[in-house]
Amino acid sequence: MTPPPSPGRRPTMRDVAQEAGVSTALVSIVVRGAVGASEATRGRVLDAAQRIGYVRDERARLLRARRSMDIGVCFETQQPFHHKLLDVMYAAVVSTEHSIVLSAVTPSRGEGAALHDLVAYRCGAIISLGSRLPSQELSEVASGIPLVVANRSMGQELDWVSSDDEQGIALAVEHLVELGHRDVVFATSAGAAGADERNEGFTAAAEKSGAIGEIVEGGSTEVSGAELAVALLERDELPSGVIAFNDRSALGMLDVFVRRGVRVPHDISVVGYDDSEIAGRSYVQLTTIAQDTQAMGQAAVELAVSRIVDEFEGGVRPREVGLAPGASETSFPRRSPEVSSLRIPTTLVVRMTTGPPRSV
Amino acid sequence: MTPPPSPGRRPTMRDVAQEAGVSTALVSIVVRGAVGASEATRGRVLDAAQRIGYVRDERARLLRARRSMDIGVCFETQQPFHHKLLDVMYAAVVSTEHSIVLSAVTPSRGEGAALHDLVAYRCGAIISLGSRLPSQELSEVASGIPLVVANRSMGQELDWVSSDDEQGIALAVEHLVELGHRDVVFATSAGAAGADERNEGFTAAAEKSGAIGEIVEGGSTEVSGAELAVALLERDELPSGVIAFNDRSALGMLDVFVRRGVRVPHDISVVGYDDSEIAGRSYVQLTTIAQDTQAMGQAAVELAVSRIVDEFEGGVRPREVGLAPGASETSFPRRSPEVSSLRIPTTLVVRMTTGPPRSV
DNA sequence: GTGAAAGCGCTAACAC
DNA sequence: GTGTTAGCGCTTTCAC
Repeated sequence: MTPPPSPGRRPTMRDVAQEAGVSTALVSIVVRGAVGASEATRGRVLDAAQRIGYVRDERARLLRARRSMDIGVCFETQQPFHHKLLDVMYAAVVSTEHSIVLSAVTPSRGEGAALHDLVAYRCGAIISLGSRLPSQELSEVASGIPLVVANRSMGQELDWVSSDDEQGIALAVEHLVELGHRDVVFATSAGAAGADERNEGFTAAAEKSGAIGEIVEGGSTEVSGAELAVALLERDELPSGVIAFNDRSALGMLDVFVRRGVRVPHDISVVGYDDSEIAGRSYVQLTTIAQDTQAMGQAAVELAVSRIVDEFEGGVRPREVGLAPGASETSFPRRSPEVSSLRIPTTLVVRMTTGPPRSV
Repeated sequence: MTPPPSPGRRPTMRDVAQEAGVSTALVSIVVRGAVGASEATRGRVLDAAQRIGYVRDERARLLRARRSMDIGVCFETQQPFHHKLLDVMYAAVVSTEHSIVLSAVTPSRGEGAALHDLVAYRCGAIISLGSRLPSQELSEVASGIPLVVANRSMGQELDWVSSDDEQGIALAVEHLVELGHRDVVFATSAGAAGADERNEGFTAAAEKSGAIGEIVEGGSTEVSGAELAVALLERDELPSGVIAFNDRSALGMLDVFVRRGVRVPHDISVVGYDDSEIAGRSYVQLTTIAQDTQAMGQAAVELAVSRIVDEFEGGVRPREVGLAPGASETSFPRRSPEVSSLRIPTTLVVRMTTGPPRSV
C-alpha cells in the first residue's frame, strides 16, 4: 500500500513484473483482465502491483491501443441541465469498456477549444452538450472523430438528440384544456433555443383543442416572468392559464402573484418548463414539463458507442496487416453516411400550480 | 482544412514533416513553439499542418514529457459552487503552460474513482473540490501526486484552502448588531460541513458585541428553514434578526414570512449564507455572506502550481543523467513537508432583507 | 537551422 | 501459460 521510501520514479509494469517475478506481458494481461494467465499468477501480479502502488498509465495505454473507447463530453459549467446529463452519462458507461473524458466550456474557454482538447486526446467519439456552433464548424473541429450533439436539434448533417419541445408544449396545453381552461397564454422567449418549436407546438395544440391560444413575450428569467405577471394583472381579465417558457420565468410570475394576493391555481394556473430542481421543492410545487434527462443522456451515449463500433468495422484492420510502412495514405476515417436524429418525448409533471379555472 | 479523402489513419508529425519537406524534430519544435526554427520554416510547417488537418496527440506528448504541467480537478456535478470554481480555475490557467484535466464525482462514481483517473493520467498535481474523504485515504489514492483540497478545511497533513466560516458568521452578527439588533438567532445545521466553525464564530461574535445570541437548528434546505420560521412565529416574541445556515434555509424562512404577512426586514431581518445565484435575484434580494470564489479558485491553482514546481526542483534530474537502467529504486517523488492552509475571508453582501429592528 | 535516433509505458502479435 | 519484441506519436539529446 505505502510506496517504498526511495527517490524518483513511479512504478511501471516493469517494476510490477520484477516484483512478481514475471514478464511485463503477463502483467499487462493481468491488469487488463485479459485471458491467458493462471489464477495463481494473476494473484501474484495483483499483489505485487498493490504492494508497490502501481497505477496503470492511461496515456500510454491509450497511445498503444489501436482505437479509443473513450467518449469525450463537452459541457458548459453554467448549465445545470448539463450536470444532470453528465450524471446519466457516467452511469451509462459504468461497467462497460467505455469511459468518459470531460472538457468544459467556461466564460474563458470557448467550445472550439473544449472540443479541440477532446480531439487531442483521440477520443473514440465526442458528445457536445447544447453546442452553440454551426454544424459545419463542428465537423471541422471534430476532424473525423464521430460527433453527437445532445440537447439541441441540428440539421441533417449531424447526429443529434434533443427534447421534443413541440410535443412538450402540447402536453401543457392539453393539460390545461382538460382541466377546463379555454383561454391560455404561452409566454415565449423570443430568440431562445427551442422557441420556434415551442411556439408552433403551442399554436397547433391550441387550435386542435379549440382553446384560445395567445402568445406573448415572457422571457427566460424570473425578472421577465415577474414583469409579464404584472402586465397580465393590469388586464381587465386574467387569463385562466399561463404556460411559461421555463421554470425561472414561471417562478417570477408566481412571486408576483403571491405578493399581490392572486391565488394559484384558483385564480390562475401556471405551468413551467424544465422541471428544474426548484420546481419540485415543497414550497413551490410548480406544475411543469420535464425533459427526459435519462433518455437523452442514454441515447447520446448509445449513439456515440455505435459510432465507435462503426469505426471499428469500417476500419482498415484487414488491409493494415502486412502493409509496408508509409504505404497507407494519411487521412481520417470516413463517417457513416446515415445520421441519426432523435427527439425525446417530454412528460408533464402535475403539481400544485394548476387546477380547474375559477369559472368552472 | 479539409482532410484528404483516403482511408484510415490520422495525420501524425511524420505526415506534417513529409508535407512540409522537413524532419519530424523540426515539426515538434514548431508546434511546441520552441526556439530553433526559422520564420520561413515555421510558416511552412504550420501551413502543412493546417492543410492536412494535423492535431497534436496529447497522449503521446504527455507520455514523452518528463513531467506533466496538468492540474487534475476533481469536482461534484451536483455542486453549483464547484462549477463556479471550475470557471475561476480555467481562467487562472489561461495563457500559462498549465491546463486543467477534469474528473467528475457523480451519484454513480465515487471520489476514489475520480481521483484514481487523475492519477492514471499522471497529472502534475490534483485539486479536489470539497473532498469527502479523510486525509489519510486522500494521500493514499493520490499516491505521491501533490494534492490540494479546496472548499473544505482539513488537518495539518494536507494542503487546503477554504472559506473562513468563523469570520463569515461574525460578519453577519456584526452587521445586525450595527443595525441595532440585540437578540439574534443563528439557525445552524448540525453535522453539516463548517457547522462547528460557524457555531463558534457566532457565539464569539455575539459575546463580543454584547448581543443575545441563540443557536437553534435550522437545517440546510428550504423545507427545514420554513419549519424553523413556523416555529419562530409560534413564540411570544419574534427575534429581531435571524442568520440562516445557508441561502436555501433563508429562502424557506422568507417564503413562510411572506405568506404569513410578516414583513422583512421590518418585522425581522434575515441573513443568508453563500450568496447563491438566487439570493441576488431581483425578487429575492437576500442579504448574505459571500464566499470569495475568485480568491479560493485562484489560491488552489497557485498552490497546485507551486507543488508542481516543487517536484521539478526536488526531482532526481541531476542524478538521473547517466544512471544505469534499473539502478534507481522504484518509488514516488517525495512531498514537501510543509503544508499550506489558507482561510479565505468572506464578505457581507447587504441587500433588502436586513434593516433596523422594529423597536428602533 | 536541421536530421537521426532513442525511448516514455504500454499492448499485442508471435514464439516457445 | 509465459516471455520476446515491435512499435503507438511524441520530445529531446546529439551530431552535422
